[in-house]
Amino acid sequence: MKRHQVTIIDIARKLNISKSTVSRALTGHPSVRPETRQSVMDLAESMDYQRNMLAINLSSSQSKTIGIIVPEFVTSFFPIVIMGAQEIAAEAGYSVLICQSNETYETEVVNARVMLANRVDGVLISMTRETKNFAHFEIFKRKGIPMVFFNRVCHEIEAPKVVVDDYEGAFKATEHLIFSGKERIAHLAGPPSLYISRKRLEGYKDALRKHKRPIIDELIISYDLNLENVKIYIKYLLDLPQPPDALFAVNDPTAIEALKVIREHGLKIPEQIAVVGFSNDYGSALIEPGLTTVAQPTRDIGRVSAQLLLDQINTDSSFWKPITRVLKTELIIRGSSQRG
Amino acid sequence: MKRHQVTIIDIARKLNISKSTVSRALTGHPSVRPETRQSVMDLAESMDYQRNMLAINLSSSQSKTIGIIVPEFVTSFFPIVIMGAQEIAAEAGYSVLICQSNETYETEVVNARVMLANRVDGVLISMTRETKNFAHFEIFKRKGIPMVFFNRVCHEIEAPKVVVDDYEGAFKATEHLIFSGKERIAHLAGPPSLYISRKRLEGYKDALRKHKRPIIDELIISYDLNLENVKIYIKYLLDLPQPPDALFAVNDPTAIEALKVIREHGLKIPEQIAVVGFSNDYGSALIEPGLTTVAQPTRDIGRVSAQLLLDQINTDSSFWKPITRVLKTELIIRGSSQRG
DNA sequence: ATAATTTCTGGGAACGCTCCCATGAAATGG
DNA sequence: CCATTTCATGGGAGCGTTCCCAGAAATTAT
Repeated sequence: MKRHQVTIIDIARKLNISKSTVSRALTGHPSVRPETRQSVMDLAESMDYQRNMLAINLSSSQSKTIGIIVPEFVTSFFPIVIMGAQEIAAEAGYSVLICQSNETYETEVVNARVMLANRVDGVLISMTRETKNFAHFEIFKRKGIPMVFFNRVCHEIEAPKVVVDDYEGAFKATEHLIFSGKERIAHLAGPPSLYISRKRLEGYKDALRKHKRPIIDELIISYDLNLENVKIYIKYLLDLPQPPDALFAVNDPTAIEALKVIREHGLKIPEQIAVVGFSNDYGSALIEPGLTTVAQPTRDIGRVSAQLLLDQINTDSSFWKPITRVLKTELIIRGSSQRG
Repeated sequence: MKRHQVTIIDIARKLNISKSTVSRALTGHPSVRPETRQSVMDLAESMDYQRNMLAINLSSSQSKTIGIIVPEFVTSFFPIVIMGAQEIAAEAGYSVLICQSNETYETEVVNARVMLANRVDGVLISMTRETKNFAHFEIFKRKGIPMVFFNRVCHEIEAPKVVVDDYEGAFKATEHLIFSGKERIAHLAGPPSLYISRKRLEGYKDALRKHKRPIIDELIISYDLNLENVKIYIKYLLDLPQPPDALFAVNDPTAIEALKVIREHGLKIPEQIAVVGFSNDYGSALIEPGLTTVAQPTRDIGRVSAQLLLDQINTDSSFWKPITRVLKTELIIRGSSQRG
């Protein structure tokens, strides 16, 4: 077959006009005679012409692509966020370049370089758990490439952020357990290095304080989100002289794992111990009993982040504002905390 | 800030050498003096130089990108496939451009144009349910861009395909129900337009035949995969004069929905009616009782497809072979079909 | 009719890189 | 000591666009 790609020059030659005119006709520039435009369009169509984004990108030195760096793909959370972002990006004619950092700092640095090399017009970032150094993100700033952080945000860098109201969500969840008559509410928290862990912990504590409940340190466990270990923590909690009668877990996978372990221990849920999670993952509705959880508008996180990013891309950098958008959560009550 | 991107010319000027030499030094060309290379590398590093893929792509007229067109993102299936593909692609230095067709033919056609415009080096495709016309795929063929179909494959086009053994999976699932002593096994099938639906139906029928069971037409329902309707079909089945004592559903979402509806009807699972799904979605292990299902090596589908595509990319098109890779399934037995 | 404006088109630089070809210097051989 | 080969480098075309700047042609104003 012919390997030659058809270009605007081919069209120009056949029509005996200049490539400039062809370019103008194709891009919809006003100053081109309607008949000329039509003949160009027709010929392009019949020649199977496809504009070469590679050339356009180079010429315009922008890629019409936004990059997304996420830590993982194993839970449904990030794919859904990406979906949301992709929707908005696609509407605006942008492609999406996705990189996973696999929760490791080194990969994240490499990913950042990939983004740079591909001249993305902006980046959406959710950091790894272990990222403590932000030089790889500062480069974006230096090069004038807008960033938006979401979910796992970076407070050391001035950039828009999109988060859900972790504090309020945790507060509502804990309050719900208090209202259900629970007295000893344990909290299986995430690592303190994660902002969301701290916020959820704070919401948990404040809810207890508001309702004049003691904050019992032995009922608060901070762990590294490695699900393997949940079993150990739950066993520890249940074996306490005064075991908890409720558990608020930092996220749904943790809560679901806890649910299973508790079931194995033969305790009645929610009577003997109620469980509440956070994020309303797919699966939380399926498990028996259904998991009470704090739903976050996952898809919206992606949509809002992408929109914020596009806004920055289309604005002079001197007008950029590091606003933080806090999305509301919703408490979804199921069988793990309330007999229906 | 300075908006100017650092280029090889900047480096060349500072070092008083030509851009050719800089280019060679940076790309690891052998014929460049070690000291020269080192000084180039050092300066590049200190100047925050990033190679411009846009220019490289144009110059080499290949994008080092593979495209993936998938119908949807709502189940975890495609994200996982994409993950697998991305892994392999990344290893080989390729980026991934993802498009969703939202199960609509028109969007799929647009997606194909996007791929073409972005000069992807190859495409991974899983078609929409409604794709009947394949002209948009033929273009890839004409342009010499390799394709690999996966999951929802296209038999009208000669290209490598990656599928799981739907027939065998369905066969094993049905046989398992027969071995469990079930006599009237219903099948909630997918639309006949989908190859996988037909294959699974075939496996189901052949298993019945092998074990000399009658194929009862009223127990076979083909539906459009719109979960809303599952309730109706289940009710129909349960209200039959001779209701089924087992159900083999075309996929897990269907089976899970069925499970819920059956539970509402107050029937005992698996004693009164056993349920088996297909695909081992996330969630199938969580639901109570656990769903017996045919697991497909989802991530491997992505990995194998991507590998096949890369093989084609690196091979002269005259050597391309339209091989079909059939990946094995595994029956996972849980509580929905067997008292454990 | 001539001047001033508007409309349309062509030419060519620029985007940043790769890669072929040429060239001069150093190294090798007879 | 000169011819030949090797090595390191420079020069420049090419990738396919866009977009600015000139002109030519057509239109309007004077």
